[in-house]
Amino acid sequence: MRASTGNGDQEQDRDGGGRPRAGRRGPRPAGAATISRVAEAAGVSRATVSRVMNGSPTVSPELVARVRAAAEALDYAPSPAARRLALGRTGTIALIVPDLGNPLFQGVLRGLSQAAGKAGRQLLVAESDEDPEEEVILALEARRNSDGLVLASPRAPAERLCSIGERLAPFVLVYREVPGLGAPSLSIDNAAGVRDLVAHLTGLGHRRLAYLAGPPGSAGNAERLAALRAAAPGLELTVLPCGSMFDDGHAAAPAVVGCGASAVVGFNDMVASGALTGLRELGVGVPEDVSITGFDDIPFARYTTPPLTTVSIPKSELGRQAWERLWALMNGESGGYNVRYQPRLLVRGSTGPAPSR
Amino acid sequence: MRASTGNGDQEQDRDGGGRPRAGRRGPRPAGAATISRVAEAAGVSRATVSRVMNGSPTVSPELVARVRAAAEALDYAPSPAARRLALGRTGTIALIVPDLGNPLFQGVLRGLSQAAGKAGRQLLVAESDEDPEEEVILALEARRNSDGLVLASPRAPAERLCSIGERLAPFVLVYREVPGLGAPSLSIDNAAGVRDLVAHLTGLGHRRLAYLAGPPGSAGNAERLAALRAAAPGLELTVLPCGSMFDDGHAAAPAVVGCGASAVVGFNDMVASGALTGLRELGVGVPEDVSITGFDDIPFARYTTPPLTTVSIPKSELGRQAWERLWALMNGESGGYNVRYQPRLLVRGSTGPAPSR
DNA sequence: GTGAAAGCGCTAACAA
DNA sequence: TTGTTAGCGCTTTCAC
Repeated sequence: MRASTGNGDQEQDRDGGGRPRAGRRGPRPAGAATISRVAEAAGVSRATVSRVMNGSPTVSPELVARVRAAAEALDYAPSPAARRLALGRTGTIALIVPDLGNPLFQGVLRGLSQAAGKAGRQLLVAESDEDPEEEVILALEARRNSDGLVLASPRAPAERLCSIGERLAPFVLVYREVPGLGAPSLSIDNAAGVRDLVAHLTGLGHRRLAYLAGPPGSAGNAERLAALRAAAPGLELTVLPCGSMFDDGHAAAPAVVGCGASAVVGFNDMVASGALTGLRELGVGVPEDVSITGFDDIPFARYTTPPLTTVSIPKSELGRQAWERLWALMNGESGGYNVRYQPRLLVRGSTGPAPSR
Repeated sequence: MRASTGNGDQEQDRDGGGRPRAGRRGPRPAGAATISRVAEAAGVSRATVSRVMNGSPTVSPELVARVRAAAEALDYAPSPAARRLALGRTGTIALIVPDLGNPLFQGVLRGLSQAAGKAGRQLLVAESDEDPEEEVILALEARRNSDGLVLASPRAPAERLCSIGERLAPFVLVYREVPGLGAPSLSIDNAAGVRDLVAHLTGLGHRRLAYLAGPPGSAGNAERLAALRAAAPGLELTVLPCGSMFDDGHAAAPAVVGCGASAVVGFNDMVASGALTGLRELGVGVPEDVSITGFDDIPFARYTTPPLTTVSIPKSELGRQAWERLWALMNGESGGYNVRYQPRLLVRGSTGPAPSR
């Protein structure tokens, strides 16, 4: 009893009377041509128009031409909303991150955006402002408006993630690995990075290290710290609470001086740069008096003075790869293996021989 | 021209091989409860369920309770796709930028994301990779999947923008003003920023300036350069082709030395930082031998050595404000006035008295 | 090859 | 207050 849709109604209010309501009153975007109108104009059924618009090969060339012409003339494009509903597919994927200001996530965003864009998919982005529970909520919400998602949630409890894993699928996790979660994860081998850093530092004769710790609860921070402890059995290690931003590192400079370390391992490049600046302001020579290392290799790291020794991680590669995985998942393939990217040590000017003393 | 918006494309798999198409087979997400099921379970009509889910006050408390319970039990949430179609509204806004790696656009992204998020709207993001025509295409496409958009398109020809203005509405333009385009724009008073910079520099005795030019075609670059020419009638100005990235600035260092300027005005903070580093590597003292200024005040500018003198522009404020404007537009209000934010001069260590010579 | 018709899941005008 | 009904615009069997 529904049958032929709004075709039958001969509209009375074409262009004449009421002014076009500015606000989105009715569902009708006013000017948009519909498949019905095109069908009418081309003298074919809606089904045929649909077939033509979707490039079905089973339409006679003649009709294809007629439909194309009509569509062109009416400036017609199929309604994405209607397709979503009919197809049960959105053509969109989503990315959830704690903080869009963080170069780490910016890298993923770029890689993902480019890869998904190339595949003709749109990208929905949301930021939790570092609130793990918010990440969960956003992820759930975003997932309902997309076909799959990429989740960066370094702080959310593993159980919480597992509890919603089903509802999130298909999805891939980045910068983190959660055993038991049914999703592929792309992460960084933080321990390997730290080991490289420590080897470099000890090779230079450093024995007293300070670690500028990242945010408590951050999975990355925990791994880096643990690796540092493990990798440095013969070393004296001071852990300084710090954070993840420039200012945190900057503020930690006095504490660094106070603890007497000859080398500082920053949680990331931002705290390391901040500390570097702070130290120099305090008259401490880098690397003559104190060596400093970062982590991540943000674009800026090359341009500090001296340039920052750090380990490089493939930020946008994570984004690209996340797309590949997601794509596979969306096609019903298995998620493949988890991968841990091995960071690469980048020795630059901020590290040097330990001061002999 | 348009007509077959990407639909035809959507079918040919861009992945080669005859892999299964992404997305669920049937429209049925398998497990999802529908409004009908809830209605049935609660023993009411679908309309009532709809009313309850939308918080209509005209439903008896008793029914509200029954519906709520049923919805809860079935783990029901209304289908966003169906609502889009029925409502003619997406609950989403879109942002188009040339480059997600640029701090300028990252700032807008953050501000917009937060503001829109707070209002319960989702955010679609796309990047044109600096291709102006691509921006136009992405904008058109994104707009069809959203209720409004924010466009950053510093290089697209004004006429091109005007030609699609109607189809983009409601939208707001950032970092640029296009007369005749029917959209509010939020931009930066580049001339004022440059004037402040020049005043600062001439006050320090500089008479020979070099300008590290941004990308040709960039509206911002054109304005800054013009302002520089205008503001410096008595000065000797050398324009050095450069770019917008760290490396561009870095590469320009030798040319800076070659031209004999005592002060360098960078198109933005990135080229300025790059040049700063390059100059110091060349043994040039900053600011003793050469002063350097940037533009934008990216987070990093405070942490160069010496810290960069620059002018600050309200990047995320632009994003927040863009949301406000868009919101007003979407409610049928007028776009309000265009605004030009006045940059604020930030004098830091990279500028000093001109070397007496 | 082409069209008729039955949805996709929800909202809203109109009755009752 | 609540239900009935007619769409929103597209896709997709299923006959012809």
